[in-house]
Amino acid sequence: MFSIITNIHEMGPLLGDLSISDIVGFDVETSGLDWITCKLYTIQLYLNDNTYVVDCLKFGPIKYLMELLSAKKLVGHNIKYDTKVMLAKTGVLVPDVYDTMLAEVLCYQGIGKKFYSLQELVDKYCGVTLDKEVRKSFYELGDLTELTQEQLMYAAHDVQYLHVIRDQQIIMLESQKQMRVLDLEMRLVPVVAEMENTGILLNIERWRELMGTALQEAQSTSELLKNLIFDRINYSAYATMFDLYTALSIPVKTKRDKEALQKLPCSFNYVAQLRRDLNLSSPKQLQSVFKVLGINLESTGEKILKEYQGEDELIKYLLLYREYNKKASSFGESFLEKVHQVTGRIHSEFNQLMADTGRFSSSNPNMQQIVRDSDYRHCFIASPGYVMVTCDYSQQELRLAGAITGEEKFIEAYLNNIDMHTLTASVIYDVPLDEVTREQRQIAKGYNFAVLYGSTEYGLAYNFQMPIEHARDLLDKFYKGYPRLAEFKNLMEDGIQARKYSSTPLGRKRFFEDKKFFSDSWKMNNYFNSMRRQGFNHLIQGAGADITKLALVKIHEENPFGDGLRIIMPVHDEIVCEVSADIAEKGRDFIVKCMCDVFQPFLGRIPAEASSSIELTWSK
DNA sequence: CATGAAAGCGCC
DNA sequence: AAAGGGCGCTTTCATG
Repeated sequence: MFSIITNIHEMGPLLGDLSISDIVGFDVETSGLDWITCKLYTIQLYLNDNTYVVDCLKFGPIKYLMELLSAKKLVGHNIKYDTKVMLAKTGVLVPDVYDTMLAEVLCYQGIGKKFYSLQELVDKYCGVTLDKEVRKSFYELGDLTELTQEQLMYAAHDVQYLHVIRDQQIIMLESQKQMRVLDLEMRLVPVVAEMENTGILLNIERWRELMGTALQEAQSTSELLKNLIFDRINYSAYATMFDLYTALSIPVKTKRDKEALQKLPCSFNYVAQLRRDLNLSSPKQLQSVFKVLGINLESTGEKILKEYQGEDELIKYLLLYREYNKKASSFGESFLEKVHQVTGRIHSEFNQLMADTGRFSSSNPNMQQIVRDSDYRHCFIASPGYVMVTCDYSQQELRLAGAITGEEKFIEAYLNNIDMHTLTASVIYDVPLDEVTREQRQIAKGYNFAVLYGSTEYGLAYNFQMPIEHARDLLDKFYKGYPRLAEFKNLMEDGIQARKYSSTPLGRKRFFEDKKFFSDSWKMNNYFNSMRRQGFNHLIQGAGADITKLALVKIHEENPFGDGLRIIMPVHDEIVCEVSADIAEKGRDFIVKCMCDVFQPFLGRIPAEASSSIELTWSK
């Protein structure tokens, strides 16, 4: 049965169905994708085999309806969006949802797509082809004041298949032993919805200042660089200016320009135009510049440039230019455009399952890659009356590595407050703890991470600029010094290679393509080695993601402070919240306790630890 | 002119 | 042959 609801008196049948149904298919149609400014057209519900379309242009008590629905499990496709719309329009955050889009990603994490459309899933699970043409009419015709019968009928289609899709997905996820992960991800949806809706406040004036400085520094460094370059070119080595343009890989766009340049003899006198045309952001041109100056670079990446730093002072300024230019472009005007016109806040997107490891990704803007420079981070400020509470796990992944592998030396170190990087240094350099030098500790820190990432001796030699024999020797000592870790890592990787998936302690899976045929043996080796690296890394990184997500859910669900505590964002092993200033310490203690409480069960004897700060701004 | 890949680099 | 895991953003460059 299909019915349209335009006023409260038409709700009778719906109320009847609600009294006997716990699970409701749910979808909304709006005028656009911005959940804050969009107009809500319809709410579609599917329950007890009946479809209801609420015409929100006519129906008044939407908040009342949402309160009724808050007692149910709402099933939707990308339901984070619908959740945000309802939160923004009614203030009601539906607490219990199931998202068919996210669940599908979980089923095929690593080998599947990042997004599945509803059409795809309806086709796959129900064998039905959905027509999506009418949907466009909702947001392509501008501001609608009345909905046509066709539009209302269309809106009804989407919600009818959600139950079936969910049932099938649950069968799959049960067989994969991912039910705890499914539960976690679904409980996380309202948390993320609320977080995105909350957004974060930016100190725009200060940001503008930093922007200006970066722009200026980029400009002056660019001039300096060009001086250095064009003072040193041997102009007599080229017949015409065109030859020099070619040598520098500077594109000459038009035929006219080309002919003009070919007529000009090569000379410093004509350098003005050349200066303007040289693009320091072009790797291709830069590489040619160095070649002309007598330095052959494999690439112009930072790693290579640092290798050649001693050979030319140009490189020092180029690296500086890159730094300033990065700040000016990525953290300049474009960032300010992300400030929402209506709320005045930045509402980044946080995607729960974009990363194959289960980590969050962030975009529009990416809050997880803001420069770790206090000047910039201090631009993100707490709302009036609030303080910013920044909490991060101390060595989340290293602790997990110790606990998961059961490496006794890790455990002892954490129990006795011994710095892990110093310990590793003492292990690989075979010196007592109190004789470890700063350099040794620095290298050891790299080794600790390198092992989690599955680095080879080649990679280590390359990254630390040391002979391969040395790198191999240190790696040998690492594994000899941490025998349990070495043994367990190998064992886990064998299992991953055999099963073609890896699993975190919570049960989160990352699947790998099951290739059986290879054209040659190095391709086969590459495939297996890569799978072992990614798989072991998933085990650790994914476990870290599980824990941060568990903490977010716990903070949200057990929050005793109401609007006095708002989650702002996760940054992998860090959680940033706004807390009402009068309960700052209590709020901080609560957050830290939640974080440690969810971490400890995964750590055995290793203690969970999180550090925190209370400031008016984001800090680190 | 549009689109997508690659380079480079920011973060954990 | 490549040479440490996971991302997103900006710019350049090649292709259609």
